[in-house]
Amino acid sequence: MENQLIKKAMEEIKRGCEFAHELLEIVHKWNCDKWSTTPPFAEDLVRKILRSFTDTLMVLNTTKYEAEEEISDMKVTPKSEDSEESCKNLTIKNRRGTYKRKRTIQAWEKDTPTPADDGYAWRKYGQKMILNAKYLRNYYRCTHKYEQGCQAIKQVQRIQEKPPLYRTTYYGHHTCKNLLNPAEMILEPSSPNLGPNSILISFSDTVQCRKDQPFFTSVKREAKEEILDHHHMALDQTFSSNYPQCPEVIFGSPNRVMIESFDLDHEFDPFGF
DNA sequence: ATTATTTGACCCTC
DNA sequence: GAGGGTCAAATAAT
Repeated sequence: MENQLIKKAMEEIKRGCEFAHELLEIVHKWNCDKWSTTPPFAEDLVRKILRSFTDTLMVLNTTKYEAEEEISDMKVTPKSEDSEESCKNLTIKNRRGTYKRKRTIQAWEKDTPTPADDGYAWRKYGQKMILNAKYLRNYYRCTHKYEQGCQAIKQVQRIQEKPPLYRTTYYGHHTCKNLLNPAEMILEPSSPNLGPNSILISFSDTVQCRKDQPFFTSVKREAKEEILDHHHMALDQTFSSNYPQCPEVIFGSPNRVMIESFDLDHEFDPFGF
């Protein structure tokens, strides 16, 4: 029921998003005109509006996903009518070591010769010797977990001595705004909200990513490789000729871009439109 | 003084 | 009960 409302709201915002895109194009053309009387900040303002739309879409999509998850949880473990039992459930939920997230949020791995510096601020909160592993596994959470409620965590584990190789596993994506390295582009771990063929890229507020810039071309290429890797496919000539147009940006803000890959999955519909 | 890391204990899932 | 993820007090670094 609530989901229907969220879906409706998302549809409306998407329409607004389309109008804002049209407006942006018009304002951009005006700005290019040397006799333009358009205030220079108008284009920036439209971009800000677009960003608000996309951010709202992300929030709504997350809410929708969580609502769906709650419903499926209720189906698996029906809540007891007994009030004492419900109380017990609450305390268990607040106790440490609740692993629900781990099972529901998709993981995203990356192997690097050094422990990955991905531009985000991480706080180490534990380490553990893992069975059959040569090296310790290190646990990190986002530094802004408590101030901004950012739920991103990662695990880093050395998997090879020579040459040194570290495997970083990300869980959840960053909702915080603080990047350590403003020039860095982050290919965020795939979120269940985005689907397996999509990738969310975050930049700092000082970086703008525009379709007509070479930087954007490399962003697209890297995103494409990540997605292909996810599907264990090679980035070969055949593939490129079959899918010359993709991946494609389906919506974005200057510093938060979502790229949807080629039609590998016909059912794929990241926002349920 | 404040912030980050270490580390043993705690707790959950299987 | 084993294995793995998280907490939080103690400790180290800034």
